[in-house]
Parts: sequence; structure tokens; C-alpha cells
Amino acid sequence: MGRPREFDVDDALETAMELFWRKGYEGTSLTDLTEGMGITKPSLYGVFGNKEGLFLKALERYERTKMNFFHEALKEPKARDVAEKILRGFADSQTAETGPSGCLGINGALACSEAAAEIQKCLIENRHRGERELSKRFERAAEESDLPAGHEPYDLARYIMTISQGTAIQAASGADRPALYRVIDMALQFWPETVAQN
Amino acid sequence: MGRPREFDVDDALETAMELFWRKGYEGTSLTDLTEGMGITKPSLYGVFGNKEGLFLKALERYERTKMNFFHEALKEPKARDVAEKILRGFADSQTAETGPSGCLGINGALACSEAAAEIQKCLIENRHRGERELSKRFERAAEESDLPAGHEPYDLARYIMTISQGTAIQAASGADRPALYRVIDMALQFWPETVAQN
DNA sequence: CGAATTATGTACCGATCGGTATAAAAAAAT
DNA sequence: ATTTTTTTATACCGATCGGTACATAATTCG
Repeated sequence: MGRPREFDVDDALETAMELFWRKGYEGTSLTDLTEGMGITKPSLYGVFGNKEGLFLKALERYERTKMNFFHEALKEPKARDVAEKILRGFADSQTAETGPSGCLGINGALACSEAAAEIQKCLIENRHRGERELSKRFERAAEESDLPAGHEPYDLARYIMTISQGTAIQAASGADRPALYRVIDMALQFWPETVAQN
Repeated sequence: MGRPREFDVDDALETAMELFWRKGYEGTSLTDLTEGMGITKPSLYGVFGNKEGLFLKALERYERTKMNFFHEALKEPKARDVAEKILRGFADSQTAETGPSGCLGINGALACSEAAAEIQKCLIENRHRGERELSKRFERAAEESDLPAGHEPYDLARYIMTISQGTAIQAASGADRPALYRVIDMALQFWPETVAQN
């Protein structure tokens, strides 16, 4: 009951996500948000709590709609395919023609004032979580003799995430998808397509 | 003539550089700066012009004092040593015990409001310049048959810069130097220590 | 039809933003 | 000693920041 909402919450959240993605948490003002979302401040606060709550919901949406390739990639039977799908998935997302370049999880609050410290901490933890999940997957691969010799699972995981974070900066600096793909090709060169399957 | 300055310009600039490095251009307020540098706003504006001018001078100092390894690395006779020195040089700078983690050129203004667009553009151009210089060096290496087969100089340059930018994010996320070194070891694995010297 | 409930638009809040006007203070020049 | 020059400290500027009080509009329930 009560007056019906005049805007679509999902559409509004999509817009907020893109704004935070492009301009970062602190670089996006409430005026940017309300004008972009086509709603007033009281509406924004009524639905999303405050700016911080809105960002967290936007991040959640980002993970759900743009980072879904990550968990899909973990299901690949071979570790090398996991790595490659993750790398190309990130590069694709970072260079999509619609939407901002780079990565919300990095652009959001890499370096910021104390006012955004909580968001920054949250994004760092977010990155660590992804790295941990990949590390777990590579631990399984190690048990299956599915890793290249001489490498620890967590080192490989950090390596893959480092490349992906690097391409995020490259994309934010104007690099296009083919360029990132060539970087990925080189990054995977040391990893034989088929590992000693004895 | 005139009243003598009561603070050391170089010390003040060093402090400003560290603040911008840790909190980014927009995340660092004039209050942060004046309190950190131990001077008042009129003094700051008298010497450095304005916030933007101060940032650019801080960036200049950063390049001169923290990125000097880069041009040194370009002088290495073998391309692989160039690559390795650059990668380890970045990792060292990004994980120095004194001073902020990560890279000023990335932390400074990766994603920001329109108010900082000029600084952002300047930092992007800064990254491109480094990539171009490395590319030039690798072109020379190509002529000297000093590159691994099947790779273009500019692709190798972008690859090296992508890894370094990735480690910058890793450092900003808490990774320590040994962890970054292991990433670098993996990144260079495809590059044989001695290339076909026929 | 009220009454209750929820969303909206307007207008405002204190705090902080980058930047500056003004005058006192400290030196060199005459 | 006075003038000139430069730096300092204080106090302030308009604009914008994130956030909210309040009244009105639009719906459902009784």
C-alpha cells in the first residue's frame, strides 16, 4: 500500500553502478547520482539508505551481472582453462563497448580520503576473496596434477589476479580488447596447454 | 630580499607527494596538505600555485626520485634484463617500507570526478609515455635479435607495463615484496634468459 | 468517502571543498 | 630609520559536499 514508486529500482541501480564504475566512489556526487538515476535525493535515501549503501548494492549488482564469468570459470575441468577463462572474462568486462572501462572493484576506491576508508577496505577484501577462491581451485588442481611444475597454487592465483588487475588499469588507460588479449596470450605462454598427464 | 621562507620547499613537496600517493589527488584535501606540510594555505599557494600545480610538481618529484630505475633499466644491454629491472624496480617502489604502497601514477587519479579530469588525463599520458619508451627500447632489441621469437616490441612493452600495473594494485591491496617477486618470476618465465644468439 | 501509508518535490542543514583578501611580520635596500 | 619586498597568519569567500525536515501527492485499506 502507499504511493507506488515511480522509478525502476533495478534501472536506477544499474545507472549508479555505471557512475561509480566510471568516476569512483568519492568522484561520484549525489548530484551525479540523482541526475543520472532520474530520482530525487529523498527517493534515493528511501530505497538505498545512503551513498555507502547504494555503492555496496551497486557492487553487489556488479558482481552478480559482470563478474559471473568468474565462478563459471572455476568450474572448468582443467586449471589452465580456468585461468584463461578468468583472464579473458576480466578483459571482456573491462573493455565492453557499453559501460565504463576498467573494473568497478578497482576504480571504486583505490586511493581515497578517510571518509571512504570503509569502502576501500571492502573492495580490498573483495579482491582477496576472489584470489582465495581461485587459490582453492588451484589447490584442487595441484592434487589432480593439473598445475605446471614448480608453482604453488596461491602463487598461480595471485599471478592470474595480478594480470587481471593490470589489464584493468590498461583498459582504464584506453587499451582495447585485442591488445589485452595479446597480453593474456603472453601471460599464459609458460603454462603448457596440457600438463604432464601421467 | 623580503622575508625569508620558514619552511623547506623540498621537504614540503616530499610530504605532499606522499599524501597524494596514499590518498589520491581528490582524496587529499588542502587541510591534509597544509597540516602535513606544516604550512598555511597562502604559503602553499604562493610557492606551488594551486592544488593542481602542487600535484604536478609532486608527480615530477616522484618520477625523479622514485622512478629513476626505469630509465636506468632501459640502458641494460639485454632486453630481458631491461624487463626484469623494470618489473623489480616497480615492485620495490610499490612495497617500500617507508612511504605509501602502490604507485602515485595510478593511485593519483584512476577514476575521478570531472574536476580532476585534467590530472587523470595527465597520468594516463604518463603511463603511455613509459610504455612508448619501453617499446622503443624493445624495437632496438628486435633489430638486435634480442627478443623472444613471435613477439612484437610494443606487445612486449605493454605486457611488462601491465604486470607492473597489476603489482601496483596488489601492493595497494597489501601484498608484500616477496609475493610480487614471485609474480614477476612467473611473468618472465616465457622469456628465455639467453635468446638465440646466432 | 475518509484514514493510513508510502513516495515525491522543495527547500534546507552544517560541514567541508578549493581558493583568496587583508594585514601584520620579517628581512634587504636606501 | 624608512621604504620596499616577500612571507606569514587570520579570517573569510562562494560552491559543493552528503544528508534530511516537511509538506504534498498518490495509492490501498476500511
